[in-house]
Amino acid sequence: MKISTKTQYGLRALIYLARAGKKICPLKEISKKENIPFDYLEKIFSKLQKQGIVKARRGKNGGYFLSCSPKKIKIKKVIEVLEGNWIAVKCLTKGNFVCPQEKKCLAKNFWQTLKKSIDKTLNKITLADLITK
Amino acid sequence: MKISTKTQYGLRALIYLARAGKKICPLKEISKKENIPFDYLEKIFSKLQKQGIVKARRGKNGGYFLSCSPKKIKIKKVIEVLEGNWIAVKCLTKGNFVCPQEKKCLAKNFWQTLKKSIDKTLNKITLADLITK
DNA sequence: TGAAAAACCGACTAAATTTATCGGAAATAA
DNA sequence: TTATTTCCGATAAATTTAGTCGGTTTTTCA
Repeated sequence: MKISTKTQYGLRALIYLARAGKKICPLKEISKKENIPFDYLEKIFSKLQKQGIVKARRGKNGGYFLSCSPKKIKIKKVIEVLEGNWIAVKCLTKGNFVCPQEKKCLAKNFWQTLKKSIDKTLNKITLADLITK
Repeated sequence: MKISTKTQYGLRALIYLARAGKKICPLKEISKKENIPFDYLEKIFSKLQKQGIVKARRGKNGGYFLSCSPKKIKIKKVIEVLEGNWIAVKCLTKGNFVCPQEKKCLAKNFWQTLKKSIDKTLNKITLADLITK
């Protein structure tokens, strides 16, 4: 149960954007300031954009900016987008995976409980919360 | 943030043991019933034993059994043992890793909060809880 | 006492995933 | 029309996870 480097990079970059306010930030700047490999950051932002968390403006003086107020961006969504299948246990996520136990699986119940608990925590936290503390 | 197969296997095996009560179970049996590769299960139990969660008896009619009552076995410990560095974010765990931000890192604060929240949940749950629901 | 069954151990391989890089195309402001 | 930037797909490198194998030691029981 690790948080991937990708997610850590992504969150830091979003915090950076949030603190920049309405200013458009090119990746070059974020990469430099946050010490994140530029090419990798591009990929991360590609995902963030597709999922509607950030928007881009191309060309000179272009860059990225948050698609809406930090107050409206839940950390849960950020993690889901970057981390992929969140709190992933095969029996909870894999579409076609058939657990031999299935019906009587006590472990599955537990993972569900844990997932709910974590989701509850994450649903309460927004990007705005992170930058005001 | 995935739960590794190893942890999933391990938890299922422990639940199996807990349900078996005081009976000693050979891995061959657990492997068969829970559909877990025998050789891999051996490795998992090696860890569980070293961390004091299970005990073994060698030789014919030998096998593994819980080191104490399921009520006393916290799931938090099980996950920590099997999953390795739990809720791992480099800046929280890597001994010699130096985060460029360090002092002003807002992301780090968040990961700490999240970790605390999850730990709180896990600390409340024991093996016994899993098998009585 | 000897055979069978089990844990124990370390080295190794295979597979999967994550992280990172690269080369170029399209868009846009100045 | 040039510099800067996002955008895109392919691929390579690194790391981690999962699984396998061969053999040793211990113990029970017939």
